[in-house]
Amino acid sequence: MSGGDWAERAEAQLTAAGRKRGGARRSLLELLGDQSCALTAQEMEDALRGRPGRPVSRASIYRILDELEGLGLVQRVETGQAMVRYERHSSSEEHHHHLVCDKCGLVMPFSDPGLERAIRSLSGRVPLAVSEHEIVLRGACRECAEQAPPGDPRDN
Amino acid sequence: MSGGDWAERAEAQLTAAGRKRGGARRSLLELLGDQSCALTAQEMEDALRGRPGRPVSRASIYRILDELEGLGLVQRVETGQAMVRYERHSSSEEHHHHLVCDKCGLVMPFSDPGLERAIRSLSGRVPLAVSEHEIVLRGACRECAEQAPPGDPRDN
DNA sequence: CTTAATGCAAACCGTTTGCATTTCA
DNA sequence: TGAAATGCAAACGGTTTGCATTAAG
Repeated sequence: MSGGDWAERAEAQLTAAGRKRGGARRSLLELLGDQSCALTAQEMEDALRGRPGRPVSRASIYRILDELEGLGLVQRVETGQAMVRYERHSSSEEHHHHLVCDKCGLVMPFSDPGLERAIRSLSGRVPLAVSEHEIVLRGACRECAEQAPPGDPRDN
Repeated sequence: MSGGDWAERAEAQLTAAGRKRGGARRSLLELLGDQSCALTAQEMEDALRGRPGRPVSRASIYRILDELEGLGLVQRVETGQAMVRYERHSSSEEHHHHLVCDKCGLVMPFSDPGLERAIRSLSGRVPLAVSEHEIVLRGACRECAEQAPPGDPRDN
């Protein structure tokens, strides 16, 4: 599913839910559709200010995200940083998780079939009807790892 | 490693780091040592108010947690709820992850060797020097699943 | 005595909300 | 024309910080 497809589907689902088409929302959908990984509300606001579409106020960004989350069109990503991130909800083929660099804050997507398999098998054995899962690996990204090589004190 | 052992080790490590022994901190260490899963600062404050030790102010709780996190003695747990949780950093045998009920907010620990294996193997294949990982499964706990059986609209 | 630890209250800051205005169907 | 969408600014609430006080070594 491409980002454009996602944005279209989102529009359709919103219309089906009886919502009107607002310009702010269209801009945000377009932005979200283009991303390969999660953004913060702040990053969205900044990105929309320097874009063909139109700037969107912070309040609207949060409101729209909340709405989209309720419809299952976006998902929250908790990276352990100050701000919550959001990304479009992926089809299972595109489903990914996140790598977070503790030093510079870089967030990267990754995916692994073995991990998904482990999660699926696990889901049947826990006292919870699992509807989603989130995995975050933390550490040092390539660039930061070079600057502070392993074996460093306080490496932990 | 029992909770008591952990609290002792934590005291020792703090002393080694040149810190003095404060009553608030001792109370909090004792509380954290007793827990089997992550607590919020709020929960800690409440628990300490009704305990043999002594009440501890919110500010001190946050300061102490921050200190302990820096020393690798506790770890943050992001459950996607409003507040961050903290729990003592587990030895690898006790290492666990979390199940979170979206309906009632219940947080439960779980662990799975297969999952850990998948993460370990994965760690060598991503562009990040992985130092830790966090896994959260979300869904409906037994009790909540009964009240709103599967197949419910908006189940997603 | 010197420095860390603690409590209180104020400050912070990401997020949410109230309200007046604009836009869509 | 009526409901939804939007922006602005104020309110919220978990967390952090400044500062005066207390306590450990």
